[in-house]
Amino acid sequence: MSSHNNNNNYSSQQQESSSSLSSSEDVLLFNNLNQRSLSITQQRLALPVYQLRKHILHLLETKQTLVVVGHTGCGKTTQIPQYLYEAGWCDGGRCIAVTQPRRVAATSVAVRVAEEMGESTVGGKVGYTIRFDDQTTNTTAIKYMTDGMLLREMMVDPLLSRYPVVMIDEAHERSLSTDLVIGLLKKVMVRRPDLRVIVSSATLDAEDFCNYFNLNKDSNDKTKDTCAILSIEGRNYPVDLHYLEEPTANYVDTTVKTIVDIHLTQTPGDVLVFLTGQDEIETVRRQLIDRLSDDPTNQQHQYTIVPIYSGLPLEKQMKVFAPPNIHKRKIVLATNIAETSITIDGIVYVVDCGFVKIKSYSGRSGTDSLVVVPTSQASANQRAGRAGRNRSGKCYRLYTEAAFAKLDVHTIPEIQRSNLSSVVLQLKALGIDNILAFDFLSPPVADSLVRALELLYALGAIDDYAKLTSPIGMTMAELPTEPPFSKMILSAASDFGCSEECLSIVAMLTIPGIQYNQSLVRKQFGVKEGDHLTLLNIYNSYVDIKQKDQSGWCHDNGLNAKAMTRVLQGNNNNDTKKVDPSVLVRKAIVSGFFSNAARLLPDGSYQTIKDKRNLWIHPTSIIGTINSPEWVIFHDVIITTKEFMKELTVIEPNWLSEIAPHYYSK
DNA sequence: GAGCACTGC
Repeated sequence: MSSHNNNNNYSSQQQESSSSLSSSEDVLLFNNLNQRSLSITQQRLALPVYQLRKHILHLLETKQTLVVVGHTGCGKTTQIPQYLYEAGWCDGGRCIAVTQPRRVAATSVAVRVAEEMGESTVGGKVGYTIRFDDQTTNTTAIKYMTDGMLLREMMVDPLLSRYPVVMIDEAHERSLSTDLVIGLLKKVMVRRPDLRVIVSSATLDAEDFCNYFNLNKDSNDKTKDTCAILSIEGRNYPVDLHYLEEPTANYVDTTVKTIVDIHLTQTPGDVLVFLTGQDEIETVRRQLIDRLSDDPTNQQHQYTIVPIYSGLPLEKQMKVFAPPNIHKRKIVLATNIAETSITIDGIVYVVDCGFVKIKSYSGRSGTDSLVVVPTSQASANQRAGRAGRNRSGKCYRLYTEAAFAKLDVHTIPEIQRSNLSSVVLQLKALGIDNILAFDFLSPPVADSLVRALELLYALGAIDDYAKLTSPIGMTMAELPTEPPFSKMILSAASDFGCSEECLSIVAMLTIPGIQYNQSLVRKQFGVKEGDHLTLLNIYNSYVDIKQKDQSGWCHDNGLNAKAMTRVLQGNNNNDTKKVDPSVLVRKAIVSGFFSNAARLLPDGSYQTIKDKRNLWIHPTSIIGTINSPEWVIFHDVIITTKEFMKELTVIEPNWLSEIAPHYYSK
């Protein structure tokens, strides 16, 4: 059976451990084709994109923007930059920038392309730049980078003068920073007619991108268009779509039934199931084990269930990459991580529950929360496509065909469902004064822009004329943290002399999954001032432990050792001076988070001071188990069964009028 | 007494 001849996949993925979690279609293509025996040149010539090489180069002579539509594995990410290089676009020490939404993709593609170009290492002719890791030199001609990194470069060099060409890869994902880069590039192109922009996107978006970048608005003469679309055939096999006849009232049950059915009636081939979250995955896993072991035929049908979601430790995530086995069906239960971030080989059957959990921002309350919503058509098609990578496959959509037709065509871009204070701050730092008039590809609702401006004003980052302040606003824009965090760090340094402590707290709040045993951690480290100082207590205790003992110490204290290592990496703070941080640190927190102040009500809930929202203490907070303070500052709100405040710190009410008098009048 | 999709500087 041809679909199972790819046992070499695993070994090649092991060799390139970083690429096994990569979304880079092109890198994975080489693994899939099992063409290691072919020379690199032969491999390059065999790629679908090669047929369009001359066409691409010709279009770039006449058009300023090129939208490239290419499915999984057509070779666009690795090949197009090389064609440009070979055609002389990098002559004279110039460099092509290629952006990726994720770090692993940027690094693994760079490694692959360096190899194709005969380089012994990455960082010469081909390099990459991601946060904390810049592998480029002044001879680098092709540079892969995260789009966030390109944004940072634009703050230093707004016209991107060293790049003749910028390629935005995976633009259809519409991440926050991709959208920002796109909006800024459109402005740059007016000032730099020589700049060429290549946008790689999915079919559904291509027209939108093209209309956006096309500067020929007045003439119907198509030859005057400044943007062209180019489609590259994919390497995907056909996928049979199966819909439900009738809608289901409980898609979790239907998911289980469908998987059992596939397992007992369909030919060998692995199954990939899309669910919305960790809990759902666990539920389905348990029910599946019950159902499948009840079945007397299961002796002939060996199976293994592998969950994957980002919260899972990396070693467990790696289990989905075990090579396909004809005698043992792999059933992968996944969140959206399998739709964009990782690609699993050997999938023949996809089960799509039809829902997704996404971030949603309420402009009115200014908080974001996670909600389960129906997927978009684009997302459903992406999921289905995962069944056709190695051979033809089947996709079971757990909704009716009529329901599919009614789904949104696209997922709402992140910029339209996010808190925009960081975005606005960055645009201000790039000299964009009138944010409301900025030509976004998908403009956010004006309300959330105004809300972001208000917060930045309250934090002192912009002045009465909405101009970036100096030095506060300028410095905040340079810090890679959310504006309230940035302000807290700045005040800690300038007013309260506790920057080490505050940096440690920010680092602890930024790394997810630090505590695996909540109650143990609380017992060991909890302090009455609240969660922020508890986190500081954990951090300081961790630093005091000798390095060789840290791992065991973490385990004994309910902490995730790997997560703690990452805290240290991001926090170059070797100073172990011991000041009593109790009041100073809490005041610094207030200077960033004063808008998140709340007061105790008689029923045990809290009310925010400014907009009178009713909130509850989240049960994971140290506050509430120790006492019920009258005044608190919270870091975050999570909306589940109630609206909960997470990460709380006890404050004195007069600190509010002392630190944020412009925001609170007594 | 609840439970966090996914990224990035």
